[in-house]
Amino acid sequence: MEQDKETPQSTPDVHDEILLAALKLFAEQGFFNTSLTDIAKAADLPSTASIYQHFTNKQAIAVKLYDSILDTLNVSIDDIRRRSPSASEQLRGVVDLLFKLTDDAPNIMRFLLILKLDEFLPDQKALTESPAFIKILKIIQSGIRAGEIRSIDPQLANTYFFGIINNTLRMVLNGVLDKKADSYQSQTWLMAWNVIAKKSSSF
Amino acid sequence: MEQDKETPQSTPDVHDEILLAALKLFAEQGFFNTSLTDIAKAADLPSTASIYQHFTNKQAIAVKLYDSILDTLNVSIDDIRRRSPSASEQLRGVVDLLFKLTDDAPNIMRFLLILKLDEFLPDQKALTESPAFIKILKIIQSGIRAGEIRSIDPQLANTYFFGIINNTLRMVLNGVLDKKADSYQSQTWLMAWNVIAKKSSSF
DNA sequence: GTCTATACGCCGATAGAC
DNA sequence: GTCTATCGGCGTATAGAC
Repeated sequence: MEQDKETPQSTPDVHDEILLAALKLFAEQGFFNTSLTDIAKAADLPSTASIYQHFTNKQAIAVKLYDSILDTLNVSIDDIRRRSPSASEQLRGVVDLLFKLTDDAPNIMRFLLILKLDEFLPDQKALTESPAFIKILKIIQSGIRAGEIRSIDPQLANTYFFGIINNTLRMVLNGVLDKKADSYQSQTWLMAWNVIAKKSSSF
Repeated sequence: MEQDKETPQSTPDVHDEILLAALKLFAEQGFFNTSLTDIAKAADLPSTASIYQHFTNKQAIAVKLYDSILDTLNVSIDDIRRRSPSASEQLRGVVDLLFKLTDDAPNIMRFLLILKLDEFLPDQKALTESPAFIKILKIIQSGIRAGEIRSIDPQLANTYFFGIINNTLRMVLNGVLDKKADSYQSQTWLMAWNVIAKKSSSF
């Protein structure tokens, strides 16, 4: 935490190389199938010892990844909420973001949607308790109050809506759906939104 | 395979005790957090050596679990297809089954829905390639041909429908939805069906 | 065929040379 | 502060007594 903050881009930042390599390997093979040796190799380090200059242990790498991803997500969601007035537009913004991430940074989405996080991060708060996810629930609640979304348990609306969205992205990530996420976006958004919208936007 | 088949209930079947203990532990803690020592303890065996009289290694336990579960599922689905004529009734039967399993055998559903199977069963065929899941896709295809289900990519209809169903069950299994699966069933069925049905069954 | 006792490898983690 | 070389432990798997 007290390392030099004044050379942000001069060093290619070994710290970040490790995180990037770990993200890739965790996403592709899982946490337990990835050894520190694998990470060191992928990050072009001579040995595992170098890793310990940046992280206290293997778990700490995963924790840092988890926190960074949730942080970024949280910031993006703040942004979306600021930009758009209605719940439908805000949800639409979130969906936009998730589909973009699936095409542009699939390993981040694999980390979020496919990995069983509590298996290797037992002390971390669950996804559903993170600020980002709480804010999404709040969007849904405000949509219900505003009459945009039907009056059902917000948690259930959330489950239905992201059941469709996330499952679609999962199928893209594992190749069962074989086109880019982008090509399914508009149709999937419509389906998911109509499930929770008060008046079906028809089609 | 050539062990005595004539005493099916006289022995409490150590084989099955091991499978049951392993299912529970895998579902609760994950495959990699479960040691053979854990399984031996949970199955009331004196040590890990006893396990090797029934399974060649730890993976083989998981493979056997996977196969049994998919086999049972496959048989149940054959049954459902035989009983009901229409795609909607058949899908309804499948949903019935999944909700019942979630309440009555949550560890089986955790195994199917929550565990990242390919992380510890890399040589097994994916869920989506199993007979049971292929049959579900066939139900959807026949529903499209019969005009019950809208004309979209069957794989996509499948993704949407079970996105809602499975995510609801996941939320029940992890406690985010705090009632029994049963209490969400009729509403969830309606939501999922309306997403793929040709004419909205209204409400 | 049942269990004790143990071997062995892998991997996370560190000591210590430079 | 960087890397080589190594430790220690856990967990899978087995040898061999009974």
